[in-house]
Amino acid sequence: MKRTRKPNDVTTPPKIDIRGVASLARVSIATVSRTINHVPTVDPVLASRVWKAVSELNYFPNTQARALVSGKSRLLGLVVSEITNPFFPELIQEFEQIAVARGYEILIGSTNYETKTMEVCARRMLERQVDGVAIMTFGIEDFLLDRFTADNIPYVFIDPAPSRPLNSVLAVDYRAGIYEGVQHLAVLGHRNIGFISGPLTRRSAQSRKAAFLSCLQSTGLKANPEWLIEGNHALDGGRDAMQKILALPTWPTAIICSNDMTAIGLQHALFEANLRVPDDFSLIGFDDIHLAEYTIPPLTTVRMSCRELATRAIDNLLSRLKPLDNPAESATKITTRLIVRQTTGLPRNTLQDLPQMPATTPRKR
Amino acid sequence: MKRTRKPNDVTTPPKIDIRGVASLARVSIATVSRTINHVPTVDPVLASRVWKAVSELNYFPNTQARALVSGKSRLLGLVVSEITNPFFPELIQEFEQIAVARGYEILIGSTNYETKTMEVCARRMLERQVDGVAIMTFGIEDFLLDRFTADNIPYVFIDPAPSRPLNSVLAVDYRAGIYEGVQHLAVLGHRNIGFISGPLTRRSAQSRKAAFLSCLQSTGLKANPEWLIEGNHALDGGRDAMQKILALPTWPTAIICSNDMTAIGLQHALFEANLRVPDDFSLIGFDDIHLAEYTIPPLTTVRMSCRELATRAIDNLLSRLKPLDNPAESATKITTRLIVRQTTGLPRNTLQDLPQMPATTPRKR
DNA sequence: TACCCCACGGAAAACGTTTACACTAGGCAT
DNA sequence: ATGCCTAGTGTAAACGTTTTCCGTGGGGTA
Repeated sequence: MKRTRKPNDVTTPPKIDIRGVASLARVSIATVSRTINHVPTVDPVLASRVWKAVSELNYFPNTQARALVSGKSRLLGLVVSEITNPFFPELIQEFEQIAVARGYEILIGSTNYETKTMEVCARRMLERQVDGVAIMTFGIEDFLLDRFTADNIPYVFIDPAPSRPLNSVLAVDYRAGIYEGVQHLAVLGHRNIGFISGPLTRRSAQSRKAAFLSCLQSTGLKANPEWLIEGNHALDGGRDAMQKILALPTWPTAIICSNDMTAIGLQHALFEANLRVPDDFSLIGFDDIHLAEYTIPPLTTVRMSCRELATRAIDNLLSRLKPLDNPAESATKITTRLIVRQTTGLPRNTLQDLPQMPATTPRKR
Repeated sequence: MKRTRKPNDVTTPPKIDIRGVASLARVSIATVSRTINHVPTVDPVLASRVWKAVSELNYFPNTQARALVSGKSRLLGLVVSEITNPFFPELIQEFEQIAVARGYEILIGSTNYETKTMEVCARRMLERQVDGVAIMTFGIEDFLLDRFTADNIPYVFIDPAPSRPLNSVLAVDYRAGIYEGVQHLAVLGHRNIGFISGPLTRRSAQSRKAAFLSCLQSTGLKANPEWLIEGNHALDGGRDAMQKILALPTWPTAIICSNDMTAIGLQHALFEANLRVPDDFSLIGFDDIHLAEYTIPPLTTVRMSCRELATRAIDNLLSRLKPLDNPAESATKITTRLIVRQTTGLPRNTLQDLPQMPATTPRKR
């Protein structure tokens, strides 16, 4: 025998493990394991002795050991672009609540839009043996996905990722919400509408932009390439984009942003330039983060439900974990819809007789 | 023999584990382990064979197994109050970057201010065998801390927690920053200053409030209990607090908030009430989240450095992990300082000749 | 009374690592 | 030539669980 369990060392307190519980309850470790895993065939007398010992010792099972032998970590990965963009914490919160309700915990990865960091995150997910991963960021490399496939770990993309199998992509209906936004502006009399996209290396940014252009067209409006600016989904990108527009010889009267942080950046730039929202510019955001209700003035925006996103992502993952259930392959899209607040109004220099602005939509999630 | 490693099953792909690498590299698993852990005594020839096999198989070690045997998870816990309050994601981001730089990963827990959730978080930290925990929220129960102690897991409180041993508390110098704020307002001519605290069940909220009162006194100003309102560190709490103040017969001319989200809530309430900042009310926040620079108008606030917080917390934890290093027990406090932007100005109905407001402080982190 | 079956508990293998210890060569000094 | 030391590798124990398989005892049936 090379190494032996150290003999009863009176100086160090005894380790609290399954063996300790077993000996205190005067049963075998197998019975302890069965009890705490709620296997129904345990004698109630022994079970109560076990529970007594568990609470007496304040015992928690070791997750590592448990995962090692069972091959299931009960951990779900969530990879997002940037944790400091308030949209993602909201998503994370929903994701966590739903995961916990389903008996899982979550491991968060934030890529900060860097490919390198993305790789580190994916690697971490792999190393920690997550049971599934939801990915809401751009630019994951194929070899990483292959490794997920090799380890039989299901993944789901939130946002289109066309090169992936269908069952691993959760489509968001960008068009519906943006169309409502364009219509809303058109009804108010806007004819010149700009769009601030996210970083165009990102597929979802491209989709939102494409959705905007398509909506514009079906509303019968013309796109002006000068008013299509690439942002970065963050405050500073929004501010910079607005400054670029203000430097242009002709301005749009309304601007749609591909996320709320960008819109808040625009609001700030307009404030700095002494221009007023919605009197000088109408603004529409995207996401409907909590903060959108509190900007000055409150932001009209397209709501995408974090809860729906999280639920669908987790259910997708979980359904693929247990092949017994029929995967059902529902191809429905995540819905989006316009929430009208106060950053949209009549276009500048217009005195047409137009319908009153509807009141602020009450927030209900 | 009860269970045997399944015989070469041609249908399932071979598991990629340390044994696979070992056999491909024609060495023992011990050599593989030593190689990937950079033990210096490995023959370079064998090592290169191992690395070749590793990259060929795209092998990642199993963290669970690794943690199980070594007893170290290389995981640091971080428990925060509420992930949707933007301050915390900023802290999380810093914490993660520093942890990664030190060779650790992080596990995030968000308590949502609920004792029950706090317990679940702590339990999770225990179960996942974190090597240390940083806690920035209120109301952790003693028995949980005892369990950390029993498992020899160091913990550190960010925020005063007087009943804990000194080396496990990172003190924040609330007074310094708030004092600057009060002075700043006093110089502008404000005599009537209100304060919106966090939930007073929280020790840190009490500290900030106590710091404010003490600063008021040393500036020679009187506190009005009607202007001391309890908020919830969130947007709606700020809005509600401001509405309470506006319902009062006499108003303060300036209000200090115990965090930025509260201040943004106040700004919103003032906007709704058609009052102007800083013309009608001066406002000061606390934390200096990224967003503070982008509010309308940009928020004057007390900066607390997330990076400093994170660095100190992690170094504290890590120093206690290796008892060889002298713990050094540095009792310095986390510094805070005022960042003057545009929500502070002369008090209402005042036409004294006072110094110009300084320009916006450029943001540098 | 004899037999069988069922319910339940315990012993022990297995999960994928790290690491203590044993062992083998080879180099060097005597 | 012999002995000793060192460098480097391999074997196997150990980590704390889950889970399989077997044994035992009790109750029901013929």
